[in-house]
Amino acid sequence: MASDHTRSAILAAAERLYADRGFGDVTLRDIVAEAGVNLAAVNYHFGSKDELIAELFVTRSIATNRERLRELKAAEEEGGGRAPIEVILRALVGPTLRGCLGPENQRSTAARFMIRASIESVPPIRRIKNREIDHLRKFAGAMRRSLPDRSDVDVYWGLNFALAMAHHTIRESERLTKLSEGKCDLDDVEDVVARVVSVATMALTAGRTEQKAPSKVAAR
Amino acid sequence: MASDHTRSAILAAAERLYADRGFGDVTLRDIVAEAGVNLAAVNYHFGSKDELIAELFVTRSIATNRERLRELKAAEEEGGGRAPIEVILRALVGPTLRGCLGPENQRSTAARFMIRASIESVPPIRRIKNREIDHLRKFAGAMRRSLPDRSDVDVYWGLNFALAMAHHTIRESERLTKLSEGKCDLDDVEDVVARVVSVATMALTAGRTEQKAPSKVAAR
DNA sequence: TTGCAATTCAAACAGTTGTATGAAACTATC
DNA sequence: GATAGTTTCATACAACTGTTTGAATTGCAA
Repeated sequence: MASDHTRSAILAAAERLYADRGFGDVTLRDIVAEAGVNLAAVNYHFGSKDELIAELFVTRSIATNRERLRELKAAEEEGGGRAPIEVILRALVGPTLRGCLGPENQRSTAARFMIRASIESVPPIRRIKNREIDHLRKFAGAMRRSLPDRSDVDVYWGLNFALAMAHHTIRESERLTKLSEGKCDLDDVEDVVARVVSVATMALTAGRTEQKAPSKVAAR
Repeated sequence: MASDHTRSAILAAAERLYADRGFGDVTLRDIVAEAGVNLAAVNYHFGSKDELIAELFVTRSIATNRERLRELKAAEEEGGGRAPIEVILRALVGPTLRGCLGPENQRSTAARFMIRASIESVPPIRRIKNREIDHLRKFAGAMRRSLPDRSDVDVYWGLNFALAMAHHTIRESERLTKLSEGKCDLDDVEDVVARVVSVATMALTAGRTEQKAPSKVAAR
């Protein structure tokens, strides 16, 4: 195993190049040139180009998911198995938004790579994203426990819309900045999180009795 | 010009193949084989592969945009230059959702092509989407007129969230169906439109005076 | 029919791609 | 310091890509 020098040089170079130029026009030769290693090193250490991309994405992605679950678990434990919907939603979209937006993150290689991965959708990344459903089910479960009066359908739609706002804002952050002529401050991540959580909460609680003090305990 | 037979055969074959297999692994040779024409015909009639893709996307895209503007204009004229925010939002997301979702559209080639174009993002399509900002500005303007009390920033965020919910639902419709075990009915397009419009409206009107009966008529 | 332009065609081009190979260099163990 | 295992390297491979070429064919007007 030795020093891992070549291996991590490839990972770093690949992440930087993909972040800068996208998956479409970065070749293995570009990567090994940037990393200062031999062409065959990629296949030796990773097996194939797709597995290299997959490893890059998986690394960042499990970090985000772990943080999401950590926040979710903390919230549910504090509330005795039932967390306020705002906190659940914040655990869902917060880590993702914080990982991609913000003044310092915006320029970090990892952040720009994840934005790329969210815009362009190459096969190895798509395969990984498809496995994310089980992860989302945990949030759907927590949301159901938080809003027992709400129908499953409404909960799923709320989850869908929350993810929609978070991911779309990341993906189209440049366009929103241009459209609003800089008036929408995407560097203020916590403001963005608050907006998404606020709207998603309204989507999930509108037209029902106030969750904080449920008056209808009839059918549960 | 003659019969356009070859030209339209290429367009139809390309749209079908891209819809089925995505942009990533469909070559010009696949397209001309499906269309039953010669390989050189693509470059003869379209100039390049990218221009073929661009023409496919532009055709469907201007149809949607025209319908959006038609609905917007009709709404504003009826309201004497100021339309209810719900109607504006419906004009914004309705045509897009109707074009991609629904039981019959879902399987139409055109619909599946547009879903593909929304998932994978190839350069020629991205270039066209970037020109869409001027189009969105018209909706931002209408929304500002509809909600004069609302700050520009809030309006832009509302517009952003409305598009987010519509596009994400289209893009991830399969995942939502799987996650909800079929409970979320994406074939009922009008229900989806209503949900998106409803949430976006809440996002734009929450914490303010009711729009239907504005009490502050100070300016104007 | 003749002539001319538009279209189609087979074939080749020029370049790029990810991957495989086998020898060379290195590293650590005994 | 010889040896076995790991890692690096230059190079070749094989296949695929969009595009071009120039000749053949077609269709229409004179």
